[in-house]
Amino acid sequence: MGDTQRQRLEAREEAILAAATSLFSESGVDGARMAEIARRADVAEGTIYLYYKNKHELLEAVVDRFWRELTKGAKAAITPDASLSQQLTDLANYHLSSLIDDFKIVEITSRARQRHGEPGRQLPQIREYVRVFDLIMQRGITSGELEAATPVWQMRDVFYGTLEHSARTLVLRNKPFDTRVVDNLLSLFDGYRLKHKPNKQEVGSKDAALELLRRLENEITRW
Amino acid sequence: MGDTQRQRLEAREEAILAAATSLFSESGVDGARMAEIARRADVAEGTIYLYYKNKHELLEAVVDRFWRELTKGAKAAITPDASLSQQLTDLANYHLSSLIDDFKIVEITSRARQRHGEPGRQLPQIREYVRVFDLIMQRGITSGELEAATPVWQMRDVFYGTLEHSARTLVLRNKPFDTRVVDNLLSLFDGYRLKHKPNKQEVGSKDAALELLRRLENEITRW
DNA sequence: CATTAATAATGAGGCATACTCATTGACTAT
DNA sequence: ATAGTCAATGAGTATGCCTCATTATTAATG
Repeated sequence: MGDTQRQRLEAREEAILAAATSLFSESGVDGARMAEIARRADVAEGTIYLYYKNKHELLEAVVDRFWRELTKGAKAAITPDASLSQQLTDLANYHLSSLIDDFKIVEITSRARQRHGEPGRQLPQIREYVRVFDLIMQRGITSGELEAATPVWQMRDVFYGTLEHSARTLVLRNKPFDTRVVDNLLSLFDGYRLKHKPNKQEVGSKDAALELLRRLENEITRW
Repeated sequence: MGDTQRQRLEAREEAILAAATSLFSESGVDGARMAEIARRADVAEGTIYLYYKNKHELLEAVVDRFWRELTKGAKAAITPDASLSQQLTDLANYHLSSLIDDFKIVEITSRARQRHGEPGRQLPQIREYVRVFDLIMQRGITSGELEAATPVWQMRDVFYGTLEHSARTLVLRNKPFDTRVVDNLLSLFDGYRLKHKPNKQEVGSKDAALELLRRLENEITRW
């Protein structure tokens, strides 16, 4: 039947992807031989190229799936009804432990962004993943738990940046998951809880000059 | 004289390093051909291997030098007598703009950590670089500007993690240096600050303006 | 200055490996 | 049963890192 055939193809593709994932994790991208991936997936070397154009696209597929799965897991790890800080804590815990567990894949991710000399692209699945945070923050603003003026995109960089960097620090020093990282991060978000007064920048001549320079820079760097 | 000979060797080594740096930046590690590096350094391909054991060690040398220079620059960018928040602002500005300017090298850094399947090492020069932050924080605690209980190593991850992630976000979206990133980051540190905040923005604006001017000059002279 | 020794540089060739493609095999439809 | 289509194979090719026998350059010595 056509269905069985289609399933066989998908199973093969999946086998290749799984083989690549495990080998990349073990040996890194450069250490992984296509021949070995083929062996693990129980196909001929040439067969891989029926499913993926080259090693780099295979890498992209591995990374892409990893982040897609992570997104699923993250969504499952939070409960939309819980308090804002609870949701953030859940997401942070999930994120940090995932990064530590699959550190190798995370490191490899930057590799997938670099398409041979071309400027790095954003991987769509990572964009999607990052939205989970935005969603939580958005709900926080809507529910009034957060100040409306909270700079969400900047806090997003703080959130993911800190966790990624912390994960790297922990792993490279052979240390395990550490709750204090999450605790500390969350405490930093307290500043944007409701009733917080953001330090308003006074509108002086210096700031105006700065703003002018900033705009000028925008123009120039844009060409 | 022996001295001239030694200088010639060092000049060659430097030429190779410079050629590698520029080509890695342009084409990425995989896109860079050893033959092209040799051509740019005006040496034969084999000569490279008299100075660097293989491509990976050459990459390491490039990355190593980058962070060493960055450390020098960071130390030069801060004035130990300034207030804590001023020093952090200066370091953050310097760090963020450097990451943006040399984004390619920064991305490549993770590559240098990965020695063919072996667990990633910490690069000594990055450790050194990271100490600049620790030093500032330490002085802040000593001077009483910071709470003694401040979790320095966690804040370090927040600091560098946020800036690195922000730089990536900005670059991948073709956006220029954005002061708000630094402002926001610094405001998060307020939680650990002891009551008095010594005259924050006055001096900061001047230095920030200088920094922007420097970047503008860079952009202009580059084209 | 001539000669020898030591060191540096060269680039053609070796070799590993990602990738191709002519051939073979498996499945489907009539 | 037969032809036609699509999938799989793996030996062969191309590419690019690296080696090493050879050549060039510098230093040492008398």
